[in-house]
Amino acid sequence: MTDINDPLSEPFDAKRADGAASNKLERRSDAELLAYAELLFFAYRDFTRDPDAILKGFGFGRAHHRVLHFVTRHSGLRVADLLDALKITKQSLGRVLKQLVDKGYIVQRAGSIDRRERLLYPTASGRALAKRLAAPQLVRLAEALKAAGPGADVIVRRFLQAMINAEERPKVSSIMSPSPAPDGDGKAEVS
Amino acid sequence: MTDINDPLSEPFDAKRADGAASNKLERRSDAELLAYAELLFFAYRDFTRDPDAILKGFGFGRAHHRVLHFVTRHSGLRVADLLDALKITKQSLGRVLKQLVDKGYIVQRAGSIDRRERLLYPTASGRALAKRLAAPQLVRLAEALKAAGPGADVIVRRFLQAMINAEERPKVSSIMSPSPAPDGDGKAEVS
DNA sequence: GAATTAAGTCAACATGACTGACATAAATGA
DNA sequence: TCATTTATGTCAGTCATGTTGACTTAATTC
Repeated sequence: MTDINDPLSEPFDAKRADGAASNKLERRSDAELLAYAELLFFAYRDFTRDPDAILKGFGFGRAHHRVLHFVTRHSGLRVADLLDALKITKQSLGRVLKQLVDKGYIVQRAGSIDRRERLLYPTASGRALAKRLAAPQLVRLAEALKAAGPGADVIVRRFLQAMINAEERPKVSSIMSPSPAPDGDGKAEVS
Repeated sequence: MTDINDPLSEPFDAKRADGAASNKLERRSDAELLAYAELLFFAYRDFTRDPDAILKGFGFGRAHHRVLHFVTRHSGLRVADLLDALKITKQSLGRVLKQLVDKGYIVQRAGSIDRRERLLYPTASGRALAKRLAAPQLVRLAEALKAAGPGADVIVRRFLQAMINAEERPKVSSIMSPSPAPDGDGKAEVS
């Protein structure tokens, strides 16, 4: 297991390092900040383009990718968890989830403790598709982290975490470890 | 003028700093990289939520925000520039642009050199709306950069730039300076 | 046993993408 | 000058994905 969680458990203490001396460092002009907004837009625009192109060949869209990603990475999660992560309605999720189930990429099993819950698992082909969709994104991320220079991994991680709504961060941190696996070890394979 | 472009003109030379010694640093596991993909999704999800809520009150959507942002920040840009930045079709843009023009947030003027071109400018109310939409995003960005720690500005900038498709980066760098202003100083006000 | 909860479904609708075809005006080039 | 290309706009239809609101079923909890 990698030390993937270290940066999470050691957030930079802005308050402490933020003496009256470093005022100029934190007062950023609107123009400068707008540049980051624009960069983020472009980055996200291109980040989604490769998988989008692949998805078209399967008759799927970006929504399917998102669902398949979370189900694969957090195998065994509940429908409610998915809804909370995606921040969409049950009906929106229902449509794409049904298609993924019908086409054999995802299976549902009743929870063993609470049998009302439908835990979601990827099938072998679901896992394969998720991998294929993620591949260009992983290359892009690896190259971008490298291009960003030494220390980028920690800083980019803290930056992105801080961009998330404060009340969501605890959830993200916990969902962040691969497969919380309420039912297995994260390699659960079904059907 | 700030030194906003310094990080752009001094990209980190990954090749040079990338001796055989630092092999372990660049070989990132898929699981670790997937964490960044997920963080980016959450960050973008929340980044757009505040303006989306404001837009609803105006009968606009996220597409309107994007158009208004680029027209305000790069006042005087051509329709073709906008299409290239947004990577959407003329028809998609036409719809939202028409609404923004009809409601008095954007005006169009024929180019002085090439009169086929329609250069786009924000009106006073367009500028005001753009500012209001950007406000929560600027706060979020400022806080995230601060939370990311010292050096975050440069590293995050390089990271996001490298996330953009290579062939798009030159365009972004040039559009990156506030208002390329083919017609003015970037503060052009019309009608 | 009643109330709550997790999930699914039906129906209608809005937004913002898309394709394809065509129109207009201005610039460009032979 | 005339034909072609370019920049923009528009009509028409479709699709993907989000929304609201109402309702059902099954299982859990009080």
